[in-house]
Amino acid sequence: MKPENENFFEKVYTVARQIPFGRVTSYGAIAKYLGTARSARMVGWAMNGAHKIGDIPAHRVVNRKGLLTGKHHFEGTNLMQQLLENEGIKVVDNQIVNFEVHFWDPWQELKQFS
DNA sequence: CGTGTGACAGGGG
DNA sequence: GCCCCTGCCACAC
Repeated sequence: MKPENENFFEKVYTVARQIPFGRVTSYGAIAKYLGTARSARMVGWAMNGAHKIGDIPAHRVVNRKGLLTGKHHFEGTNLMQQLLENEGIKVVDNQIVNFEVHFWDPWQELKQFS
């Protein structure tokens, strides 16, 4: 476990953990923060491993449309939706209501930590 | 080392 | 404003 050995996945996990309660973000936002906005797909792939760690609020990460595309990767059929609703986020038809309102941009929020 | 894949994003019709 | 197709990077086999 070497910090300098932080792979792309580790970075995604780190950012994902920084997502505040009741907030959500998109794969592209995280990817952009990592400097690889075009590899937004990679973020989703990393989340696949994050699910294995269990310490990553992957339910707060959705696609740009605010659609819970990864809910299928959670245990229950609507577990992801339940978790979001538990944080005060309205979810209808697997889609987050007022997505831009709950949207959390790591680039804009974490830049102050730089 | 080449191919396939993936929880996406952006552009065009 | 919605639906479809393409591009992209990184990892697994």
